[in-house]
Amino acid sequence: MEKEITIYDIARELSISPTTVSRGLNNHPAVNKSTKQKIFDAAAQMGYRSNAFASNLRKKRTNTIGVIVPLLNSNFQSSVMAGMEKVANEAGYNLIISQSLENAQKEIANARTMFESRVDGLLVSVAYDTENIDHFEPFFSKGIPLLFYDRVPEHKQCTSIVINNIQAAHKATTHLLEQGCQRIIHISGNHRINVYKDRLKGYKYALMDHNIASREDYIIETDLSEKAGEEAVQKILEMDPRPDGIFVANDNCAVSCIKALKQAGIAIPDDIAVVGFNNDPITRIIEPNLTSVNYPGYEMGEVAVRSLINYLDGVSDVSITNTITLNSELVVRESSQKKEKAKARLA
Amino acid sequence: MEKEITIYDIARELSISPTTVSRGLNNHPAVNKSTKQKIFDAAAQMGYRSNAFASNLRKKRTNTIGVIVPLLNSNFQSSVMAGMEKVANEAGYNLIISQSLENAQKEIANARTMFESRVDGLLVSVAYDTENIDHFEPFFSKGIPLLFYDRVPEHKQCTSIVINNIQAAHKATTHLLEQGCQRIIHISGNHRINVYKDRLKGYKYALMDHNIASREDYIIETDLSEKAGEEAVQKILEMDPRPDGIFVANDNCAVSCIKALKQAGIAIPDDIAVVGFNNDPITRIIEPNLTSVNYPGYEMGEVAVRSLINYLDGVSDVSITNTITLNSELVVRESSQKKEKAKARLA
DNA sequence: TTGTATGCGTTATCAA
DNA sequence: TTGATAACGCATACAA
Repeated sequence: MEKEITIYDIARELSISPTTVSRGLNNHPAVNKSTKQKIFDAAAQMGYRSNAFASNLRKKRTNTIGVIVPLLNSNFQSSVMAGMEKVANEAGYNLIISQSLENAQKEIANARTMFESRVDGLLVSVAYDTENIDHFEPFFSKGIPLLFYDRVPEHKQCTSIVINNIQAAHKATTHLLEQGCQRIIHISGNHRINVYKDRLKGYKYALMDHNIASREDYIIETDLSEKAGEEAVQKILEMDPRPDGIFVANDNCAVSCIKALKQAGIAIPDDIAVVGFNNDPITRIIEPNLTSVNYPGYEMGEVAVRSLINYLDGVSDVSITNTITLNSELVVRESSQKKEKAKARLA
Repeated sequence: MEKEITIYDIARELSISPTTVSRGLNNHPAVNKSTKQKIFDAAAQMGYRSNAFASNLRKKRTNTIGVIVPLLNSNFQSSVMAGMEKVANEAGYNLIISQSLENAQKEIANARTMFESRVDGLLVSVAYDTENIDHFEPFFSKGIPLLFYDRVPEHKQCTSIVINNIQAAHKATTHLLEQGCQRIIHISGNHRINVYKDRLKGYKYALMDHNIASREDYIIETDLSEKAGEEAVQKILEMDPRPDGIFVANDNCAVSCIKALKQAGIAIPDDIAVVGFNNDPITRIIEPNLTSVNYPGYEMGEVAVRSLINYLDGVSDVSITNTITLNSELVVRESSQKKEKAKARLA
């Protein structure tokens, strides 16, 4: 391990003060052009690299953004990360990423680590079983900006970036109704989580708006896994009269439903129409292609980091306590478009 | 922004020296049990948090691992990230992640950032158009461990974690041959990249081992995108005699091929059998389900970080200059299993 | 078992 | 436009 070059070495080399070297390297306006040039040249020639720790220690700023995500390996979350990384990188911020693995205890530990790492700001999508957000209290009390996205806590007033899940689910359900569906199942995720709670609401509101009473046995709460899809289909097939539409709260589970339904000899969409949520690439692979709500993950990541950085730079005047809602739209594909005769039969 | 508590504050509070506080917090053995307890209690009560920068500045170590990845939002890479994060987190390391976006220039910039961030070690999967690895020279000369995974450079002797792509491709091609295929196309990625180069080799070797001459027009070099799959299929359908097997270097493109083939009325696998690479979840969604080489991304991520940390801790004696090869196996599904009569017809 | 003194590399403050 | 000095918070060599 050879010796690291410091601004003192450069200063000595050029017979100027370390202060001037520091200023020169940081492009301070009050430094003579030619001096600045000499400094840059010497730095490059001597193989200098700035020491971020010394700088951070002094400036009390890390240029680092923390991210706590439930699971990295999902299409949605990895798209979000990609968007976040792009903006952060362009703005000169580092991204420290950790996963809670859908476990509140891990999330608490991660939050502590992020706090100790002194991130300038934190982006969080909460774990499946996170009950409260006390573990983020240190961030609030220290005034470190904290921004939730996608899975956001309900009870606290905190900045969050979301889509309008109620509206999106309302559209999805309405679409099924317009296709002639009369007995629509909703396969939902954990109702404690805002996104699934809201999707359920949107489903109910849509039924209500069409003067259809929602039935408890038509609402199936699951973990949205593949297995859950198969099990839900079993239940559905035993119902009499048989449901004619399913709105599933994510694509993975919706695809699993379609596979199970096809195996049981059910025609999709004519016997049962299916709509998913997320617009993952698999929607275009399953047959029939899955109608789904487009969820702009990449864009959400971009917006999240941009908002945070704007706040850190003091650019955004708006209070940090608010909600940013991204647009989402229903992408209609074959899995939900009943043929006219099917519609007629149902009518 | 209230004042941060430091070890000096704790020391003053307890009327002991900062040195003892520092030792106590770090669980130094030579500190009185009760003193230690007092220190911990005071720290907790006063809301102390250690300052990693001051500590790093002193220790010249960051407990941070850098990762440069081509694109975050692919099934394979996000699985790798998930595995990396898990191990790093458990070992108390932070992960700084950046994407090259398949662009050598970005990769160079990222490498510089990682270097300036003084990561303890770096994990890299190189970009599509990375021609050389001069930009990692600073790491080599400073003795910072650098470990390549998946996409590894060829010309330099450097530590890398890979699967045996030649062997895997050999198995895949042999499987097609055993199904009775006689005219097997290989849709490949950029030949400059080790993984695609090796898969091509494995394909050629397998043909050779069955005394079949490989034909240049049967090897289609693409970017493995969906579009590339469609275009390749157009070419294939114009060939006379028509090929009866396709080995594609990734699943995404393989799925796109299957879709295009089906649209053209080709029966899979009986007219043309298809094998992919990666064993992405989509292999189980496309119909027929896609035969593919299982590529253990999560495991690769775990192994990569574990190796790096072992080296950093001085646990592993083995030279850092070597190669770790993970196992991979062929997962046979419907897309390649010709029915007996199809096999017979071909025989 | 505890304490004193010092340095890690940078930047803010004040002065020139 | 430049410089001297101190401070950021911690960990360690050395001393007690």
